[in-house]
Amino acid sequence: MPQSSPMSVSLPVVTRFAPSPTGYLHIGGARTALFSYLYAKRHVGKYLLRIEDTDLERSSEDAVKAIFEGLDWLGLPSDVEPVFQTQRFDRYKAVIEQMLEAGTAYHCYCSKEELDAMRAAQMARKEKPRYDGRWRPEPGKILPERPEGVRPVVRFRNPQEGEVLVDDLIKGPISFQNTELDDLIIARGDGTPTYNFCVVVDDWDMGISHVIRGDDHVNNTPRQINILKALGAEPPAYAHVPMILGADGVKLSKRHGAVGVIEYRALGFLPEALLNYLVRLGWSHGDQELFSHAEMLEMFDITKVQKAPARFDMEKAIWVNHQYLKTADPLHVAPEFDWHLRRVGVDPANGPALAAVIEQQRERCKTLVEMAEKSKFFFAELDGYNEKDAAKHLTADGAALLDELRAQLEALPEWTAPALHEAVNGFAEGKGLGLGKVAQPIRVAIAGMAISPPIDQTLLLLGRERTLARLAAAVSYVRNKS
RNA sequence: GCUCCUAUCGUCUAGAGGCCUAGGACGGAGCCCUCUCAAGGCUUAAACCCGGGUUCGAAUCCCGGUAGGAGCGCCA
Repeated sequence: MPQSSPMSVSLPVVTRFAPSPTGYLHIGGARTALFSYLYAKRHVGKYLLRIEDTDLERSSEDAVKAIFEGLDWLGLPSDVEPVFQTQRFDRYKAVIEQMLEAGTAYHCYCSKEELDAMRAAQMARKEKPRYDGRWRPEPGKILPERPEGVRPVVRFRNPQEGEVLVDDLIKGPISFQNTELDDLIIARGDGTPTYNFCVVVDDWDMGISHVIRGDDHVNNTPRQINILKALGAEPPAYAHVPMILGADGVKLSKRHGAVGVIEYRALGFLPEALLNYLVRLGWSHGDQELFSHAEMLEMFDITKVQKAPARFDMEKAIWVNHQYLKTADPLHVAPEFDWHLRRVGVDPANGPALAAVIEQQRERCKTLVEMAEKSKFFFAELDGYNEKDAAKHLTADGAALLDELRAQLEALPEWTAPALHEAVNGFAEGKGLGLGKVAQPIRVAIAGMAISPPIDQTLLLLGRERTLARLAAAVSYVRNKS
């Protein structure tokens, strides 16, 4: 039995998503967060959030906000208050003191220049650049003389023998020789702790059972395990998820277009759809493409995540979005649609009920941007006709038809779907014309373009007043033209 | 350079030695349906990186190439 049954996991499962606030929430980060969330929920555990803001230079309040905004939009909130590393400096300091006392860490007085020179020399010799341990205390070893006025860094005393075995949930067993690892800095000259150290202390303190993170961290893992062991802590399980590449197979970056999660909102995605695309990127459950939230929770299995990086395919993401648009409750979609209508400068209150519009448009719109664009005419006056469509359908003949039809519609006792259907179809039949010959001029007249939901539905949604006015306007448009 | 990781249609993937004549999905092509745009239905092209083993049998296991990626900071 794999780890599929929640019951088979004995320890309480606690996962975390730990972004550093140096920018927006990246699409790759979002997927990592999703995997962490699903894994925790799946095993009746907790999913926590930690903000890794120890780099005061690069971290910003805005970035923290942007990350929360992205997570919020996706619906992946933390189970408890997020932890900020900057608020834990006292704790880190205490642990460092403790390690110094225990001899698992030591002071190093090398200057940055000295270190740079060391690295350069090693590179020149085609060696892996690493600290040579010149300040590492050993029994009987005589340390260099302490230079004046240098504030020492603290280094972790990494074991020099043996190997570290990481049994990665995704990648499988990976082993590292301790001889490959050097004594990394855990506290800077100014006393502030560094990343690898903070992660270790936090994961330990937060009781993290499963570290799910980007696979750019695999090489950090043995170091972190060694520190954990030096602290007497039990290392968690690890799952390193491969990154997401752009369509060209190169690491996703700004030049690929949207990389920030929140940009997908602007692109017209539903958060559930983006989540669905993301969960299927690098993971699968047989041939299934669409997963409800409940299904994700039930079926997601971290051990079945692909080992190789995956490319982000916008076409497929849009297809998934369309599937959601087509099947979601229109009332649920309405608020997002409202947001998009406002974005294109339209007042959503000045027209038919949003849910009704959604219901009619969703089959032909893959994104909410498209839907807003194609639905503008329901909420705002036309700002002209599509040139090609007008040339084709708003002809003298067309105008004559529209004029006549307008009179008939005006006389309709009730503005309902069956009545409208009957009116338009009957009109076309009476003229001995195919429905298209009549419907297309109407479309251009009332929607400004030759694209709209079924003509009776369009008329219904647009309403009597607007329909009659636009029909009349189209007729005079044609007559004035000639 | 060193360490670590990876490799199935264009893309996301199924595949745990015989069920593979390699399946599904997106995208592509074609046909049908049709008041527009779509949606839908049907059909179709398209892949196991290369080379050695192991085995009666390998996309699946092993080794070696090759190609890609990640890491090697007083960044995270």
